[in-house]
Amino acid sequence: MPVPTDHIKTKRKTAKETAFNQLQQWIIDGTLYPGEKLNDLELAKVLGVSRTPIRESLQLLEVQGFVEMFPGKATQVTGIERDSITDLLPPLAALQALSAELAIPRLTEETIALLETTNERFAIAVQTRNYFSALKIDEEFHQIIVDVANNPYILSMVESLQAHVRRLFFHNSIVLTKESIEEHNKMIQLMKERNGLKVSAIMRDNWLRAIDEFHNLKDEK
Amino acid sequence: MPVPTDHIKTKRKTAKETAFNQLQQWIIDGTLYPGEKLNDLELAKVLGVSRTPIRESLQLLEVQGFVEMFPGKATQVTGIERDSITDLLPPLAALQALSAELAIPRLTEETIALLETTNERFAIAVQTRNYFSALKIDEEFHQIIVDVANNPYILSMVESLQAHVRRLFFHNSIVLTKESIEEHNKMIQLMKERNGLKVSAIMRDNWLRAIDEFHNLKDEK
DNA sequence: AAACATTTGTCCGTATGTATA
DNA sequence: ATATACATACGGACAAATGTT
Repeated sequence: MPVPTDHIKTKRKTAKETAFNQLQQWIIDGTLYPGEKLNDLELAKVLGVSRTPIRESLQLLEVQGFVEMFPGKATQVTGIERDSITDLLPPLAALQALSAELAIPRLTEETIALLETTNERFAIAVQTRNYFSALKIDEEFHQIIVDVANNPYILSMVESLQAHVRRLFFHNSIVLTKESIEEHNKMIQLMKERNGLKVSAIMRDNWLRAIDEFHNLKDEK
Repeated sequence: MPVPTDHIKTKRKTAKETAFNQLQQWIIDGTLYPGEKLNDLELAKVLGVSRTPIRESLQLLEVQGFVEMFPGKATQVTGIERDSITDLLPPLAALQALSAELAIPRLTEETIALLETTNERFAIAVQTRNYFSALKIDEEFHQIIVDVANNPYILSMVESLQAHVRRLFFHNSIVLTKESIEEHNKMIQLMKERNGLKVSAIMRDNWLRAIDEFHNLKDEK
């Protein structure tokens, strides 16, 4: 019996890619905390690679806004201000709203069905209080729409902003609520009706509401 | 008489930065043409540095969408589709419109005066058919608004998208018209009235109009 | 099919500049 | 202020992978 070889054309996994993913993950989940100073030699040892792929990864993370580099001086994880979320969500809301509009004429039956089942999974996660799971499914939901919109510029910007949202979630600056479930359903309904303007408006509100909810949460404390 | 030393705290200029700026400029102005294969050793020789800063620059340019890297295979300048502009302008319009909204409560007399003089310079450039100059002043105009909006996420995304706009201009995919002058004036007036919704709408139209104009231009040929 | 040439990815040493005593 | 220690930026060599003859 022949060894079953991988028939999927698997993209070569470089050390840089591995390092980048790991470092980004660590910054997002808080393993590397805001403001922490990053020593490339140390990181290289931990990840079992040399300093080069580490340096390259850090530079990419800088463009994404996860680290801050002071040439010749130091490299550190970017801080999280109390209201980073106030800066982060408006542009994300605007781009997601635009995506919904652009997606309208490209929607198929299959896509709408996928949105429906995804929102059902989202509902279950929220109701059973699996908030991290809910966050990821919520991302999936919005990702479907962005993918259908089929705009490479939007795609890469949203991807980066979403990563920041995940980070804020881990730092307890994001809360997910039941209201999203119903809003998602409204969006699906409006998409069926091909009502781009309204779906865009609801999409925006869906994201901006999270700002208020965070501020309410703070005030309760 | 003592040698007049530079009192401005000039940020250290790294080889990577220099290389990055030069390469980006070359891609924007067409010196490096769409689809061209990039050999880092060759570029290193031309710029008089080693491969390291070149490679790092290319990776940053990849994130910005100016080059495409195929790990282990090749690196090349991204292509320009006939309708790249159709993908590029909608997200830029959305972010600029958002910027205008966010800027409203932060506007000062000085800022508005600056917008007015900038638009006057823009008008002169357009009327004397100095189109490249007009493009740069137009950028200044919008940059003022983005700066006042004071949102780091928007700032970096707009900066990158603007660079792509410049590139399309060099490849004759962008045209500037007199209509922008009057639209800018309208925006200034609405900002004085603190009318965020309307200024946002006009800002969007101002950018999206360029898509139609490009398509009209094509049809005339 | 195999050896070659080319190009890319990685490693590590060194020099330059920065912070601290 | 000077010297010391240290982190970073860059260079050049080696290794691995690609595609070419």
